[in-house]
Amino acid sequence: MKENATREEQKKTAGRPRDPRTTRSILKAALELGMELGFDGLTVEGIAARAGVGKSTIYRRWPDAWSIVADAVFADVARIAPVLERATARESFRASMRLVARSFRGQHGEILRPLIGRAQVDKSLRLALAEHWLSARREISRKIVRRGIASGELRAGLEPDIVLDALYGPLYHRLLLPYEGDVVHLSDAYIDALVDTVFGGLERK
Amino acid sequence: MKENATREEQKKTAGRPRDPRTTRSILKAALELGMELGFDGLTVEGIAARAGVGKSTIYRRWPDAWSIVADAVFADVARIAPVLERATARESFRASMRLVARSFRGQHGEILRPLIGRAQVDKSLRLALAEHWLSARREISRKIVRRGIASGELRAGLEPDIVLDALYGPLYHRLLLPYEGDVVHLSDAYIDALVDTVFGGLERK
Amino acid sequence: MKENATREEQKKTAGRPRDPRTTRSILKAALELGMELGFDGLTVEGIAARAGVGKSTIYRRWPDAWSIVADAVFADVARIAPVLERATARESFRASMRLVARSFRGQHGEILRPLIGRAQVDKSLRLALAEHWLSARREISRKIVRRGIASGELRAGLEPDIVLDALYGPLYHRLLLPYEGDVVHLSDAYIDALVDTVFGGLERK
Amino acid sequence: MKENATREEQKKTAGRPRDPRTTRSILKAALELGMELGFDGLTVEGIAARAGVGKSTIYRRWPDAWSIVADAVFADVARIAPVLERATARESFRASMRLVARSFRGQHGEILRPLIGRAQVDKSLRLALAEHWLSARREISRKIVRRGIASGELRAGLEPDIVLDALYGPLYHRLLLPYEGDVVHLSDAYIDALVDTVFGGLERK
DNA sequence: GTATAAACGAGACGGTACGTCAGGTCTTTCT
DNA sequence: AGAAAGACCTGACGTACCGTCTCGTTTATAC
Repeated sequence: MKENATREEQKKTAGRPRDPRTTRSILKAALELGMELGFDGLTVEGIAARAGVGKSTIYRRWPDAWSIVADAVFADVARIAPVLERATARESFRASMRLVARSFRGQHGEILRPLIGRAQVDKSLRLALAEHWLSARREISRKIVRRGIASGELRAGLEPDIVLDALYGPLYHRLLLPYEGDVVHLSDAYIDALVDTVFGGLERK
Repeated sequence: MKENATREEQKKTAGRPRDPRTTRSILKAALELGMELGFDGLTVEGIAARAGVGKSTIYRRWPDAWSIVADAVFADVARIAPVLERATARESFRASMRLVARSFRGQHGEILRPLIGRAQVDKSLRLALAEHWLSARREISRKIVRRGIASGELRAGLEPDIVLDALYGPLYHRLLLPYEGDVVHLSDAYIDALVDTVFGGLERK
Repeated sequence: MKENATREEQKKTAGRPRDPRTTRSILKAALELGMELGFDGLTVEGIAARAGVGKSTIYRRWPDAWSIVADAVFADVARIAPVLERATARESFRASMRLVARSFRGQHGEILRPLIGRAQVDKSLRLALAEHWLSARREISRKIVRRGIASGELRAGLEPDIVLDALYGPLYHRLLLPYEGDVVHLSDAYIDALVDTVFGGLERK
Repeated sequence: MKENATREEQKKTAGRPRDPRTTRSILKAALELGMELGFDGLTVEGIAARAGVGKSTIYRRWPDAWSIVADAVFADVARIAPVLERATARESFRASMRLVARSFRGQHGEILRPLIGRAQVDKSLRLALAEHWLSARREISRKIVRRGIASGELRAGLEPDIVLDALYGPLYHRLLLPYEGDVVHLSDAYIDALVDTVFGGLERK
């Protein structure tokens, strides 16, 4: 991410170096406050106060409050919901999508939702999402589709990205537009039914 | 919508009635400013100034700026992207989804995106979306699926909502998370490919 | 008073006549609210609400909230603190000033203080005060001084207005600038001592 | 004054110190605007705009617009109208009262009048007036009276505060309740006549 | 060891917008 | 036509944060 300020590749320069403990306490404060007050109520001032830090210490690292949250979230994305590769495409997607659904259901989803929301009016956040959340997963997922076609499991002529849209689209749809009640309920059973439906197609054979 | 202030069912009460021209000029100003400055830059103060109206006149009708935008958008939703019913389910969805895709590509999408974004941190907006945008469409769409099953066009045992998720999910995915570049390009060709893929299924027969 | 709206000399005009009960309830509401919330917290809106009356009904009678208070206060000024005439000037002033002091100590003073205060920035109120509160009293008081000079009780060559200033000035001073603590304590004993001091002079004979 | 924000006794605290130039420009702006528009038309917003300062910069120092004016006025009270001490009590008061009268006639009076007016509904302002304007003067003036009694110039048994009320009361009376026309005309001749009257007493010897 | 340089907590600073309140005017319906 | 109700534009309120800017202090590298 461009606006990332963690600067792990920091050179040894003159002057006092940034304290990584300070950085961590800011990230922690941002997530905590977001979960407590809602992420729209997040302010740089509030984060600074909670972290016991001056405002300029934050502005030295990030340009605004949302970038902090983005950093905090993307830090362990790969760990939480990696793309799993199984014997068949079907099994690979079932397993991977279950992981994604699980993360959507939990605390991760509660943060990701406002983050994607904010991205609708924040271009740099949109780019950060594309880079850190989507691109890496797409890359691997496309390979799985292609391998499935090659092995004869999947129909020839399928466009990988459209396949992925059909599989993952519903998850985002349900995450962001919960049309019944307020709760996201992306259960494992839902994932299974979804995978079956899309793999099997809609028309009678 | 509950917070709707249009009050078309207004009874004859004492006191000066609300001027519908005033209401319209506020709605117009909100959309114009949103398109010009971006919807995150929308302020009640700015809308009031542009509409040539006092702030309290706005607060008498809506609780905040986003509710104005919501009202403005939902006013002609049914007109812009109705659910079309054709001879087959396949044709019905192809036609309906093309309309939705078209509206996403145009000005409507530019407004809907920030609106759905904001809804992630605004519960009443989320409910308004569910009620005015999703529910009505779902209702009819489910019927189309059931009819397709009854007629033998579609496989028995399909869960209508999952079918709809598989078809419409990708559209929202592409609208809200444009993973390549910044532009949404939900072309008619994309819709056709998507419909073919989902109806045909992924597996080799 | 020019801005007075009581219009007791009202001609028989066409249309519904003003209800004197309405007028009274407004005056009453104004004084009550002033005493309860402090006269700076007085608003036309609040008075209208308390009196169960529309705002325009008030504006039809008075130009602003302070004029209402002024009307209410001046209504019974002559009754509360008339200028008394006794055998000597000394006794006349002692008696009259005691009455004024008493009214200053009571509820009347609590209203008069803010009223005089407001008059410092409100010209029409200043004029109303001069006319309804001061002028009438001065007129009679000057006569008392002149009579005292004529009778030989008082020194020749005294300027009546200066005499009155020396006698009454201290009362206003104490009313408006209570330099010790917060309470006005214009006791009868104070009045007596004041009258003795001013009549007797300061210098040793 | 308690609400005073000038904080001249400022300790070395952390953080950026308040800029005294900013403070001065606010005081200046407040007085200028008051003189131009009248002190009732004074607004924090207006003062901020005129001083080229943010509103919060003002609220950080003073709780409301009147406190600014009070600070501005009390800053050089001792300089403008000090209590002068002459050979006799009579001469001391004549000289001191002439100074006060002069300040009442001039710009100082134009500000002091609304300030005392406002004090009638503003307790903290009332206290500030008592402390900064009255108390200091009273202290010294009482001594002058006592010295006059001791030297045999003045009658024994006089109560100093009543003497001061008789002398200064008329000045405030004339300042605040100009019963003839609108103008305060506390001329030197008026002061002389007043001093003569009060010192000489009213009764024929 | 003593500069020099940057990080740091604190908080002042000029701003913008918030949502509320009241002003005084106007437009309804009811009496 | 008066009255109550309430919409309307205006403008100020006092608050919260914004992102920038001094301060004095601390902690490192460089001379």
